[in-house]
Amino acid sequence: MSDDDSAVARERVIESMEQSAEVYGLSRSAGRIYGVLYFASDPLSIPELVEETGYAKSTVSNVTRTLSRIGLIHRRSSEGGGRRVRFEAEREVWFILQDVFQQYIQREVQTTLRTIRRAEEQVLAETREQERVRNLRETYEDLEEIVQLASEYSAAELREALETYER
Amino acid sequence: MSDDDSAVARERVIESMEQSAEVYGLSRSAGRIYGVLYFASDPLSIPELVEETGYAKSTVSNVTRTLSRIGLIHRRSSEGGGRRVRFEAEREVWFILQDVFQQYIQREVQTTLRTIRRAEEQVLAETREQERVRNLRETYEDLEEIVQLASEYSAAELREALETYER
DNA sequence: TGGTTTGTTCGGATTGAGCCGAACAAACAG
DNA sequence: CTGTTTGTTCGGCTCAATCCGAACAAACCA
Repeated sequence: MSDDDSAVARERVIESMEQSAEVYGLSRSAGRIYGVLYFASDPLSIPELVEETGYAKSTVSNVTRTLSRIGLIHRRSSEGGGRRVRFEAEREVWFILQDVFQQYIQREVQTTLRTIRRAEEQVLAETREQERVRNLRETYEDLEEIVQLASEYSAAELREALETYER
Repeated sequence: MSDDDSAVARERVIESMEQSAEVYGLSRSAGRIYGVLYFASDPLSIPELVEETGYAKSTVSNVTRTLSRIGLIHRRSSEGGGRRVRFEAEREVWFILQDVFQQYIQREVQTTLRTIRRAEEQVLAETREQERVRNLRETYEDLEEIVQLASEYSAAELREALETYER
């Protein structure tokens, strides 16, 4: 429970975020930068992030841009309208996961579904191919609906919906 | 609705699978090989897949191994116990997605949760850090439960569970 | 048996992602 | 105005993934 232990523990969590970042298709640096911001008491500027993470200024600049774009961190135009930019982590992790769901999964499912539907019209009727495409479509229609609904619920709601469901 | 249209439509769907493969962390070749097998009338051997996909024999060999390992395709030891191996696609797409869920997401969530819990014990009590870690843990506990339950349901069940839920 | 087909394994070429440092632009301080 | 701090952009380096071809091993065929 010392200060040191605390720092080590924090470091472990940040490493874990580096790991998770890869799963979400982000770089390890993105995971670390998010992690540092997640635990920071105040929003940090780019030089401060350079100091904390050891990454080059250019890397921090690029990564913060991507993270801002996808909503994992927020740009805080500093007080006084100065040039200095500060970044703050979005700490509602569920929001982030919802975003990933919407921007990533949902988009992927929808474009796939469009392709499948178009293909289903063009494929020869009464063939095995038609049946295969139809099966694909049906699963993806379920999937689209699931992803749509899941992205609207909070984590607690989603959990309850699944826990209380009686088959 | 000509034979040609049908072939084009099929090609489009396969291209879409190439795309999806990347999202699941697989190579484009894996997506194409799965796609070809998905539409094939019978299980295909490696030389046949080479013919259909244009990939080198070695590539097909390696990719089929990975796809078999993660359950997207199945090795059919050919009739007569000969050397010739044939592959068949797992066409229950939902099974595949469940597998991804279990092997990928669930595993990721669980290891992260372990790290977070350990960190929560080591972090200094009554600090901002502790609160942050606790929030993280609570979200991930919901997430673990959600993923666990979701992986047990069929697509239709999952859809119904969400559709019928009243907040 | 010798030749052919099938499948795996290896080294190497190519490509893209991630990160860095340097150059630049913009704001600020004195 | 001059020097400093901050942030972005650019080219280049490194490394890992992907894929290929060649060599090899194993089964089959005539």
